[in-house]
Amino acid sequence: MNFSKALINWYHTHHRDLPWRHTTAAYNIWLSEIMLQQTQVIKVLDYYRNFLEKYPTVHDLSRASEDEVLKMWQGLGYYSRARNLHKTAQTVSENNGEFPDTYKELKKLKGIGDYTAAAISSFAFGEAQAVLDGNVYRVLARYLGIDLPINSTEGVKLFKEKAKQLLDKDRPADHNQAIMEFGALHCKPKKPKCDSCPLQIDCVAYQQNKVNELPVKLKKVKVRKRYLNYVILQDQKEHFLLQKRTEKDIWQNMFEFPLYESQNNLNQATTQSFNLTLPTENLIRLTDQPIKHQLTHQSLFVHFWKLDLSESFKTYPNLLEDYEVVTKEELLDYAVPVLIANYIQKHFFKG
DNA sequence: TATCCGTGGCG
DNA sequence: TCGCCAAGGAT
Repeated sequence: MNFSKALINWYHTHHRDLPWRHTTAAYNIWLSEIMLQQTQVIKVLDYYRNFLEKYPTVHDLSRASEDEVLKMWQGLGYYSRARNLHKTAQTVSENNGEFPDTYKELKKLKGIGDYTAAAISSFAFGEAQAVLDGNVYRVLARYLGIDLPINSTEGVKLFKEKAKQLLDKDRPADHNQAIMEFGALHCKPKKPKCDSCPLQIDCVAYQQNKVNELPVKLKKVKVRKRYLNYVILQDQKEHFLLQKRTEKDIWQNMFEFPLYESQNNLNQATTQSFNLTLPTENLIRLTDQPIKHQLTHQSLFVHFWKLDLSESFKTYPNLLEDYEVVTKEELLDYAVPVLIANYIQKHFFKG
């Protein structure tokens, strides 16, 4: 039995029942694929349901504000996906709500690259395009015994060729679903189920006892350390300040408390050192040890501070230009990084 | 093209 | 504790 037939047979018996597998609507497929990028299936389920409930059509999504979409996306990570999702919804909405129906045209949309264009074009429109994601790299590397790094230029080129060659052009959607599901559930990164593998006889890695050495991936992630100080400012009317991160940096367009970034861990500080033109006394550090928050390329060490003012923020008009003034309850309406959402819960709502 | 962009689970 | 990985894309 050939590669694709074996995978599709396996898929018929073992596949998970996932909501986006019950539709061929391009909007639903697109939404699920954007969410699934670099994210585990289990994490996506709730977000997918919530988005479809709130935005049943691409027009609904296009009419939402970016702030609201980011709030809906909060916790899912890689927030550029949400910004691009919103942008593309507007593009498609202007095109009578119709997604392009070819790989080539789909790729022109924001947030849709090689993988997602292949996924949508095959799942929604039946185009014979082979997907190439982390699962496919792993399955092909093992099955074909390819030890070229999957994240090298040469490797990508070779894997693209192999994926295209092995694609069942009569059943591209089934083939693509099958090979990805097989990688996710059977040919897993760790402890793959080689003993019960339908591809065992032809699998080069298995026959040469190299399963645990493939795929090869070059690793060169250098992690930068950053030290963040968030100041929770409260005025006499129990209002708080938030600011929007507009720079091209982590968490772009999301909200946070007034931030002072330092070169190392701060044990004490003044409002002046935080560039706040406010009374300098009563600045209290809330966190004993810095909270460590790990990103792919950054290690964040975060302290939270607090300063209670005896006046209203209106006493300091210059503040009002740079910040949003919100109540405790309104803090929950803003899209914030998980780190801050967690601290808001802990500090304001659970003690 | 190498680097950057989140978060959480797992061994 | 820590590195790896998860349905990648933009720049």
